[in-house]
Amino acid sequence: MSSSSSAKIGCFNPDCKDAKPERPRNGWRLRNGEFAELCDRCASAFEGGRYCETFHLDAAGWRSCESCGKRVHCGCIVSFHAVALLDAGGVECMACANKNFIRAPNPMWPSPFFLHLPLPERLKDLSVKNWNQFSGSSAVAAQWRHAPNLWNTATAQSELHPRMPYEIDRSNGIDKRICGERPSASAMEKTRNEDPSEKVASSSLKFVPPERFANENAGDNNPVETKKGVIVEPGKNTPAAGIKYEAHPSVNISVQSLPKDDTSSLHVNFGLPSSCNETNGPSNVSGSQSQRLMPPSAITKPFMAGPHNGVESSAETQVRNGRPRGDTRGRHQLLPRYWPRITDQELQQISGDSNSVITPLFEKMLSASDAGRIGRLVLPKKCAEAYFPAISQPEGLPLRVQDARGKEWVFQFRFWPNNNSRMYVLEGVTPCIQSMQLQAGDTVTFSRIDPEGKLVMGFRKASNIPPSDQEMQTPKPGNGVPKNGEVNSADPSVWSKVDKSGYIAKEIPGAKASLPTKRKSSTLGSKSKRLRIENEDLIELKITWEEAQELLRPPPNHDPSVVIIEGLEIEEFGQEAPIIGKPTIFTTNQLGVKIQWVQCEDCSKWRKLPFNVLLRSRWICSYNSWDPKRSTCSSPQELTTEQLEDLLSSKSTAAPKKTKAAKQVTEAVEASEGLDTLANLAILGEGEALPSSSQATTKHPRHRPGCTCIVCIQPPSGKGPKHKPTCTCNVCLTVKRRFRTLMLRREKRQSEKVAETARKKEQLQQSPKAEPEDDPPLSSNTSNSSSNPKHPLVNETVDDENPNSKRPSSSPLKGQIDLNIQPEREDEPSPTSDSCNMSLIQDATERYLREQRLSSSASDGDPITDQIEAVGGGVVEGRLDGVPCGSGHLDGDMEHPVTLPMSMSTSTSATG
DNA sequence: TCACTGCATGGCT
DNA sequence: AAGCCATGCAGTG
Repeated sequence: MSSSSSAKIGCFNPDCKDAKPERPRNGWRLRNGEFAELCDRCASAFEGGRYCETFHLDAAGWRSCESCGKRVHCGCIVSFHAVALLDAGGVECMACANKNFIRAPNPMWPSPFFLHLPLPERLKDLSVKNWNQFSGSSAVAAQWRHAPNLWNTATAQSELHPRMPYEIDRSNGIDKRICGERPSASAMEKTRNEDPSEKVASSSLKFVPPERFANENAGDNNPVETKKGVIVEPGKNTPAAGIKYEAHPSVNISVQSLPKDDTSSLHVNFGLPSSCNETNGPSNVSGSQSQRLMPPSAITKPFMAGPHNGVESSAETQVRNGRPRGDTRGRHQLLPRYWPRITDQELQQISGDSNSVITPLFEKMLSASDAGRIGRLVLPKKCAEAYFPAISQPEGLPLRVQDARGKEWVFQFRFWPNNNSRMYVLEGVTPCIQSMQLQAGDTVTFSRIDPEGKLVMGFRKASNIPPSDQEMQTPKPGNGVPKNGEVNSADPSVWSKVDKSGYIAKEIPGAKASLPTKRKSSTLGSKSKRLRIENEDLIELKITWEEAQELLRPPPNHDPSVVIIEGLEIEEFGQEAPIIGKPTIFTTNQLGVKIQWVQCEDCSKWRKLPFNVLLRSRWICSYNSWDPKRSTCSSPQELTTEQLEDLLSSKSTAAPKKTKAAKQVTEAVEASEGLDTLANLAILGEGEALPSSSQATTKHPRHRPGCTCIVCIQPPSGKGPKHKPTCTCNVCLTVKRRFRTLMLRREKRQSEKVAETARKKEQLQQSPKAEPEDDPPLSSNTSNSSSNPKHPLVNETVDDENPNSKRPSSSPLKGQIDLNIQPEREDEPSPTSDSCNMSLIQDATERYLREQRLSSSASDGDPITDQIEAVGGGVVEGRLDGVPCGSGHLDGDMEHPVTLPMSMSTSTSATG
């Protein structure tokens, strides 16, 4: 693949009079992808970064490095890679550019998976052969394979790719790129002339820990030959000694497959910190990580080729587009989550042997199953096929893996047939997992140490994992589990942490974690893993949601549909989600004017506001533009103490009623179930097409059974068949049955309370037992209301569980269990109940309404009193100006809109 | 009853 | 929409 310029007889350098050298050395890369062949003298000058100084001194384009002032020749193909263009203008020599880069706090490893090179089938054998060389110490006899499907076609590699700090060896005409390092022409040449098999073995990309860059002296031109014979141009960024960090060794395999005449497109990038990674989404690997965590000065550096004393051999860097071609990102690409994010420190930990060459292969965050007692670690298919021995039998092979401490483990690497595919697993990992004290959410990394070819299994603890989470997702992790980001015991201070985004932020050795440890959301969030919530968490979430219900309010100008399920009136917001605002207390005076009471957060005084105003989450008196006299905190409160107590008591009863209702659902079904579960049961039993909320809805396709959100708990709006009043499907029957149960339970409780109240209230002569079947509490409440606003029944009647309480609703059905929202297919439009209980309910309701009217007519007009009186009847959902208020009623009631003369409810005002 | 194994399922990418 | 893969589960010892 090497070539020389056929147009020139002698040294490519036009200023050189030497004849064509016998053994020409490669210089800079030409635009056709080939390399300028130089004589020894010119090559030395080139490699020493003195070419332009020697031959182009009088040419135009010299500029000074913004950092060190060193003169660099810009616009010259020879020194093209020796210059970094600064975003803010100006240039920097690559030495300075790399120094800035080195200062990046996150010397993550670049992912080898940015190397998208093809591997024609014809080369697989070769590659396997060479991989066998790599895996000489492997416990398995199976052939190691490269990752042919990891590398996309080189032809697809954009010629416009800029050279980034992480670029790969490009033997055989492929640019060799070390982190921030440019390969020497000699290296390339030497590699190119090697035996093909050696090319594979020598294709290692030596990663240079960025820290090393800074400590290296520029000007060292002596190529360093690695163990594998790959000559890495030392430059100032070349590691003087120590670990060679190797990219995916199949790079060269792929390279070899490239057509000779395609050298111009063979430039492959190891990482494209900016654009390339951008294309790969937020969870990209080192490039983006490094850049993400870089100081701005470093971020803005156009890290192109590594410096070779400020001299670069090819000129394509900055003219390339960092974005890989679209076809380079085919289905064979590994998911970013498997890209190794191992740090150099980690690699050092793994290596131990300073002469080892570490090849980060992949990593995987442990799932609950992986970390579980079953001892099976599911391997990403592509990773398994790429980096583990090929297995043809499901039984697989034993695989010897060494952990970071040097302990060797033997896992069974096998697969299961699965959907015409394979599912690769490592069996027997439990001891190792436990030894590493790993849990779900932690990450295991697989690397390979060369030349031994050992598989090394490292790990990285997820940071700041709450114990509950850890314990939840894994079996007993054992005592002494390092948590909160602690990692390998070898040197915890240098191990990395996973931030919230799943990225790794490496701590500075010896320094305390500068980045706040965060919950391992990566386990659940960024990876979109299945949500794993303990029952307790679920319950807590449910409660939280219930509490949040208090804050829900219909969106402005959107009337919710109301559906009653299980005695709960549930508002459905078809188009817009409910909004959250400041809780207020809604009341209605005797004139039917709805008002709401809101408490100032500064003075705690309650102010009366129009019913329909939407309040911001924080409200103070100064916002009271509706009542200027009470727009300051110094203004007296409109309510008397007693009235305020009544108001608050009403609120306190109204608020818990929702929670109570929700809790009732919880109790009645299961802690982890909701009404959707009920519907599920019905569906399972009858197979009747129902608006099952358990089914994924278009609105919330990911909600699961048990989800009690406002959406899931109700049937999809406007979708699915409607339930008839006489519907006998399992859902309806179950709901009715449960409703009856609830009714009986409530009646019993109410009767007990009413009886107790009656004994205390002599003026209330009405026996609570007189009409136990007809909702005596309501009757007594009604008669009590005027004389005793604080009657305990207030609380009870507000209780949503009271089916007879007056509940305004937009639902057209009355006295029925309405599973629909404004049913459109009422084959039997009769509003009458199809059950005796329904009749009772309706009778009681009618009687209660009559009583309420009487009671309200007798009201003195005191809004508070009115409210209290009306509380027993439930909540009026009033509206002004078309703005729905009083939302979030979860009160159970089979009655539907009845505008009571006065009522009170708690609701919220939307955030203004 | 428990652990293990192999497969199936279905959520998710 | 295909494929991956996390997980469940039945079968087996």
